[in-house]
Amino acid sequence: MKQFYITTAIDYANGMPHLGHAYEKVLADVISRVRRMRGESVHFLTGLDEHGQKVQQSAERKGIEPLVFCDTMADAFKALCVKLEVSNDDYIRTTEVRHKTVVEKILQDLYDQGVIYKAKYKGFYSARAEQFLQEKDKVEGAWPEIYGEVTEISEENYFFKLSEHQDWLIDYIKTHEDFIFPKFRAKQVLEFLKEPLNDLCISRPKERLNWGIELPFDVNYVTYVWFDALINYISAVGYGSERFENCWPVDYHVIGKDILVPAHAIYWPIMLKAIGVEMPKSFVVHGWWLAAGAKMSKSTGNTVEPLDLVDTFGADAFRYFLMREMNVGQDSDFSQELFDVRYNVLANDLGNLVSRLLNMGHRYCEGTVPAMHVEEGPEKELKALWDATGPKVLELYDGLQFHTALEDIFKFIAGVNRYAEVRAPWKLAKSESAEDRKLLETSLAVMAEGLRLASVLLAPVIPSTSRRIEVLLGLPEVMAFEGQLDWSDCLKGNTLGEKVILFPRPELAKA
RNA sequence: GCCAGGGUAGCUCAGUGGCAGAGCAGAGGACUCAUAAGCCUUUGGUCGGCGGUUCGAAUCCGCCCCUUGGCACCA
Repeated sequence: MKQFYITTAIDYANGMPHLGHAYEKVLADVISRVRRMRGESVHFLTGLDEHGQKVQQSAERKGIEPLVFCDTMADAFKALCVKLEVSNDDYIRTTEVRHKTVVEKILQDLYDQGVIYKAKYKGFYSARAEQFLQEKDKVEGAWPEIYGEVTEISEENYFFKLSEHQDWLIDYIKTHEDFIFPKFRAKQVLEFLKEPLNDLCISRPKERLNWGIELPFDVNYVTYVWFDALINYISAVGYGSERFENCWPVDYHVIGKDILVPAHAIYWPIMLKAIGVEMPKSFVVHGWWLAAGAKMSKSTGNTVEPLDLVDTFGADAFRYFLMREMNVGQDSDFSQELFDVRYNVLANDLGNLVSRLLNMGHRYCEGTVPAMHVEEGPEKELKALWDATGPKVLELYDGLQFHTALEDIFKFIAGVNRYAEVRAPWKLAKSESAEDRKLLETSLAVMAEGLRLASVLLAPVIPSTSRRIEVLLGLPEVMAFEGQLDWSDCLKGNTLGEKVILFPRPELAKA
C-alpha cells in the first residue's frame, strides 16, 4: 500500500535555524501525526541543502572544509527537530551519496535526451559580490557601490529546456484544483506563466563554484541549486527502485510562499515531467511570521528569540502557539505578548481543568474514575457539544484549518469547565444524600471523559501533553482516532495519577 | 505600473446572500474543587470609502483609498 508521503523544503545550510524553519517542520509534523492517527502509514521527510556558494564561503571564513561546516549545521537542524518533537521518518542531506547518484543519473538522462544543452550566457557580473546582477539590482539606473566594479561578461553554461512545457503546465494547474493550497497561490503561478519561460541555467563553472555536484557529462561544471535541491524529494525515497513506488507521488510538499514561484510550481513539475515521473499531488504553501514591533523590542533590549520560548515553556506550548496563531497560507504576527495570551489559555483552561479533576478525584473518590450514574440536562448538553466538535475538528484538520480546529477544541474544553460549575461537585461532596453522591461521581466521570476526548483530538498538536493526560487518566497510549472519539464510560475504574501542573506559570517554569 | 493577500470591537481574528460574532483586554457579580485559575453578566463595531444588483449585502458587481508581499535564470 502506498504511504502518505509528506516533505518540507530542505533548509539551506548557510544560516542557523529560526522561527520559519521551526514552523514549517511543526506544520508538516502536525499533518503527519493527523494522518498517522487516521490510520495511514506516513513517510515524513525533511533535510538540508548543503551545496552552493554561500556555504562554500562560510566554510572558508571559518577555515574549515565545507562538509565539516555542513556537519555542524546538520546537527543544529536535526537538534531543532528533536527539540520540537518533529516526527520525521528520514533526514536527507544533499551531500549524501544516495542523493548525488540520483542527481547525476537525472542530469545524464536529460542530457542524453537533448533536454539539457550548452549555451552562452551573458550578464552583468560583480566580482566583489561574486554573483550575476539583474536590472532590478540597479538603483536609479546605476549599480550600487556594494557591488564594486560590474562588468558584462559572457560565460558558457548548461541550460534546461522549459518553454516547451509551458502550455501543458498551465493546463495542468487549471485542471487540478488541489495542486496548490491555498488556491489563490495558483493564480500567482498562472500569472507568472503568462510570460514566456526562458530556459533555466543549471550549471556553474568550477572556477566560480566548486562546492556542488559535478555534471556527469562535463567535469568543468557543477550543477546549481534546483537540479540539486529539488531532487531531494525523490532521491530520499529511492528514485529508480521499488521503494519509490511506495511513496510517490508525494501527497504534500510543504513549502514557504517565497519558493513556490518559480521553483516548486514551475521548475519542479517540468523536471518531473521531463524524467517521466508523476506530478506531486499538492503543494501546501504557508506564509511568514512577521516580527511585529521588532524594532521597538530591540531598542528596549527586550528582543525575543522565538526558539528560546521552547526552553522556557516547552515544545507543546510552542507548537500550540504556532498552530493556533497562524491561518495556514496567511502571514502572522509573532510577539511575546501574543504567545503569552495563547499560553494562558493552555494553562488556565486545559492545565487547570486537569488540576481540578485530579484534585477532586483524589479527595472525593479515592483516586479512581467513578461511574456515570445519571444523564440529565448538563450531561446531555456537554455530550451534544462534543458530538458537534469531534467530527468538525477532524474535517478542519483534513482541510489544514488548524487554527479554527484548535479554537473549537478549546470551546469544548471551556464547555467542560462550564459543566463543572453547573454540577459543582465540591458542593455535592458536602451532602450526605445518596443522590448527591451519584451526581458527584457522575460529574467527575464526565469531566474525565471530556478531558480524554479533548486530549485525543489534541494529540497531533501537543503530543507530549496528550500523552501525559492519558497517563493521568490511566490509559494506554492512544495511537489512532478510530474508536477513541466516541463518548463512553471507558475510564470507569481507572486510577488517576498524582496531581501535576501541566503548564506552569512562566516564573515557576524558570525555577 | 501589473498581480496577489489583508482592511470586521481597544488588540488578534472567525464569519461568502437572511437579526454583526469569538477570544483577549475593560467593567460588575456569584462561587471556592483548581495554576489568584474557572463560571455568570456586561461596555464596546457607519464590517476601509462611494456607487450598483437584491425583498435583503460584511458577503455579489464596479470604482477608489490604505497596507503587505511578488514581478524569473536570486538562495
